[in-house]
Amino acid sequence: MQNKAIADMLEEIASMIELEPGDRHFEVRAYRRAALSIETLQEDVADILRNRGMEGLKEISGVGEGIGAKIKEFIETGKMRKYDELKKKYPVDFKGLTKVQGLGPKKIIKLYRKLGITDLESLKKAISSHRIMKLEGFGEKSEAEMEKALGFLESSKGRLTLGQALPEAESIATKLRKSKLAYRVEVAGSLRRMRETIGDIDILVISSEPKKVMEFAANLDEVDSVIAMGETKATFWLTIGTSCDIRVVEQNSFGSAMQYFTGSKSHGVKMRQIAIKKGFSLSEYGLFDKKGKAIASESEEEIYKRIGMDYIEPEMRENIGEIELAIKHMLPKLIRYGDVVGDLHVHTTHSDGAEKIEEMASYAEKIGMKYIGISDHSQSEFVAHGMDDAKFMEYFKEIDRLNEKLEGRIRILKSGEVDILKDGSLDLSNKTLDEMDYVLATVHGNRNMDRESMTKRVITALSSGRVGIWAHPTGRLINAREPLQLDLDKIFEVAKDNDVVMEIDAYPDRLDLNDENIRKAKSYGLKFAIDTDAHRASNFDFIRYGIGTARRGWLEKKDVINTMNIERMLKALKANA
DNA sequence: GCCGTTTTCGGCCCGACTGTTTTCAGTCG
Repeated sequence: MQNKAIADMLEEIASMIELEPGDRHFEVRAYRRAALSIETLQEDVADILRNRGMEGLKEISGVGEGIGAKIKEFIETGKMRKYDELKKKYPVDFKGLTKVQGLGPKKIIKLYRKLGITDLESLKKAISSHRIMKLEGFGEKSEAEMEKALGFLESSKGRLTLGQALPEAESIATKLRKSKLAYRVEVAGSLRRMRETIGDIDILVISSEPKKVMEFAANLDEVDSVIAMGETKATFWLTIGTSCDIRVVEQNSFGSAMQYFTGSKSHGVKMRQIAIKKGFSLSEYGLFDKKGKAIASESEEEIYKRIGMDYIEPEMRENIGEIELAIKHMLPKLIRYGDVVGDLHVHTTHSDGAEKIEEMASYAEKIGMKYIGISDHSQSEFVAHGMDDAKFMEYFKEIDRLNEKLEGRIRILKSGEVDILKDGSLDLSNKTLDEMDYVLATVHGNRNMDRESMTKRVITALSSGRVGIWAHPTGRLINAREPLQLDLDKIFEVAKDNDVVMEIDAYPDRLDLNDENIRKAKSYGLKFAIDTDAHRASNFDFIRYGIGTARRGWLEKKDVINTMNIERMLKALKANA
């Protein structure tokens, strides 16, 4: 997929045009807009070009005749002349340097012309020899800020996962609430949209004492240093290695502020454009008419309504078609956070889990689960103490005994996380598989097969008639391991024919299937199970990350089998039921 | 350069914060 590369090039072209003589900032904005569209596009641009040609490209918002031709040129020849020409003139690594907080194209080019700085490496040298503070337009403070920003860049290993950032944000929000300085404190931004990784933490505060709120926040344990601090807006660097924006607004603009600070950027831009067309203007302070009179500002619901559409849930706000559906009153009714009543992927001390079956079951019961499927590893996963057929039989007996003891307060189901071997066969005997209430199957070993062989391997397994759920389908680990090479379209078709349920593994490093693949799978008519893959009782809390991801995938309650009671759920899991 | 229930020409989202060129440009979200 070349989308990211193309988006990066368009973004760099924008930066370079900004440096050209004359006021071309609308042209710059056009390139930026196109870059943003392509970066967040769900479909491969090359596929669009192949299937629908130039017309297809022009359907991408922000892409017209000119940018479309440049994208086509790049896909067909691997080159973009406009980019190369500009790059000759401005031989600077904008992509790297703009990552330094406070550096934009104008400053970057000044640093290049005066000091020959072309990349992060040469910037670092200039800073350490104190050449920047002597430049006109820069000063001691700018140089110090740049040094700090460079340090942040090196210490942050890219984006944090949702599972790392959300608890941190909640901890800060809780402390702010307890401070009694605020009427209301809410987490906004990409965390509220439940994106799988986040670039920073956004917290919105309603208070009549903004100054005190900022001072209080600056002294929290989580805060490493202050990047910027004004009356209503501050940015802190946190010890976990990301920044945190805190904004203080008044009660009467809470809704518009939440709408604004939740994003996504591209969703917000589209909303503002629609507002303008209707003769309004929308900002974080409210929706206003031409005379500047406030139409709506206290609640998000009111703002969406007054602009002429249904309320859009935060997880859907990515400008990938949700606004159009909201106008037509055709939004899906998303699954809710309390809708899951069972967990079908749970580990115990029988393989690599930390707690016994009984302990996991009793915790699950406590948090309101009606059933859990115990799914310890099969023999090939010897590092995870996977079990052979004989051991599985023992463990089934234990489950029978426990179910009797629990007297139906919670039902424990028999399953196993069974390896899909290299040839597509399953890692246990049919006799053992038949004893299970359902089979959870997945690829673990031999991950480096090519796309065709890996696809065949999975299809062989899923068409065996024995697989109930395909667990963490792509096998990716966020920030750590690439997904398996798979032709998901082909596999989803086979899965549909065989009634195989797709898993959404809620383990925060996995979130697999991801939002985009969930939408694709749903288009094939597939059903889903949202599971925690819990290895200890506290991991059951991960379920919200899975539900958030499902909501990002536009799933409704009826798409997810473990929202159903046990009889209906097992029926939906036809294999082995 | 893009785009059209005001337009095929003439508009294009907008407010906060910072450092420094002391009145605002550059950057950010």
